[in-house]
Amino acid sequence: MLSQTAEYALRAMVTLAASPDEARTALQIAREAKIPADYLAKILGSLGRAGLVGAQRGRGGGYKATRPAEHVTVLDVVDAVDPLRRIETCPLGLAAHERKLCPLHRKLDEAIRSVQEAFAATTLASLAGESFMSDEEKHRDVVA
Amino acid sequence: MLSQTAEYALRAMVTLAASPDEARTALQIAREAKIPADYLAKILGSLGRAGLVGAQRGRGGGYKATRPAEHVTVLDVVDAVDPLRRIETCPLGLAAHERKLCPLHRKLDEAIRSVQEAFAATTLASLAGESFMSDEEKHRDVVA
DNA sequence: ATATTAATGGATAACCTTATCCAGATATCC
DNA sequence: GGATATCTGGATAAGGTTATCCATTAATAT
Repeated sequence: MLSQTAEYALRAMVTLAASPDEARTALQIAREAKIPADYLAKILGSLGRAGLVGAQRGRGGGYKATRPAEHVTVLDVVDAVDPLRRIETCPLGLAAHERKLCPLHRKLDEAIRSVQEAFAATTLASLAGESFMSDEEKHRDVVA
Repeated sequence: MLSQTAEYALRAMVTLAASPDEARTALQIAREAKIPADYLAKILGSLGRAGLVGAQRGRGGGYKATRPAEHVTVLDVVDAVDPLRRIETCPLGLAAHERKLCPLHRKLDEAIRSVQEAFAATTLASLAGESFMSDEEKHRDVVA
C-alpha cells in the first residue's frame, strides 16, 4: 500500500532518530536499515529538501535529523517522498461531482483520510521502543 | 493509494451493480465508467476468475455480476485485481522479528488492516445511492 | 451453415518506480 | 595544499504497471 520509497524513507528516519546527536553516513544508514545504498542517496535528498534531515559533507560528516523524533510524524516522512493524495475531485472529471464526490470515491477518500490521520498521530519517537534492529544485529551487520 | 487497476475494477463493478439483470458488454462498461476499453478487458478477466462476474459471449452477451451487490464488498473487488497485502513478516527479514514486528511495521500493518476492515464493511450496494454517473450523463456519453 | 457479436488470450509499447553508476562539489584532516 | 571522506546530481538501466492492438474462440440470430 505504501511505496517502497516511503518504506525506505521511514526506515532511514527511524535509524537517524536512534542517534540524534551523531551524524550517520548514507552508507551506515543503508547497512543498518537494509536499503540499497545508491537509491537511499536519492531518498535522503528528498528528506533533506523537505527539511527533515540535514547533511554535512566531508570526513566525519553524514546525516542528522533536524527535529527531535517527538516532533516528526510518519506522515511527515511519507509526504516528503511520496505524498498520500486525497481524492478531491471526481476522478472521472464529471462536472456534476466536482463539489460532492460519488459514494464510491467518498468511501475511498475516507480510507485515505483515516490512514493520513493515523500517520499524523504517530511520531517517530513512538516507534523507538525497540527499533527494527537489535543492537547485536546492528553490530553483526556493520562488521560484516 | 489504490492502484489504477483497482479503481477501474471498482468502477466496473459499480456499473454492473446498477443493472443486475441485463448483461453489459465490455465496451458499454468502458464508456460508462470511462475506462480504457482494452485494458478493461483484462480487468474483467480477473474479476471473472475471481468469480465476481460472469461472461456470456456472442450477440446479446456481455458481463453480469454473479452475486447481488449486497453481498460483494469493496475488499472483494480490490482483492480480485490487486490484493491489499498485510505486513506479516519483517520486511528486513530479521529472524528476531519473525514473530513480532517492530513498532514501525506494526503501525504500518495496522493502517493496512484498518483500510482492509473499512473495505470489507462496504458493500457495493451501499455505494449505489447515486452512482458516479447521472442518467443524463450516461445517455450523453453512450450516444457520443 | 453463415454472418455477426462479443469475450479471451497473446504480443507489444508507453510510462513510472526502483535501482545502479559515476563524475562533481564540498568539507575535514594532516 | 593534498589526500581523504562524504554528499549531490545526472545519466542510464531494470522492472512493474498501465495501455493498446490483434487474432482466436465461442455464442447468437437469421
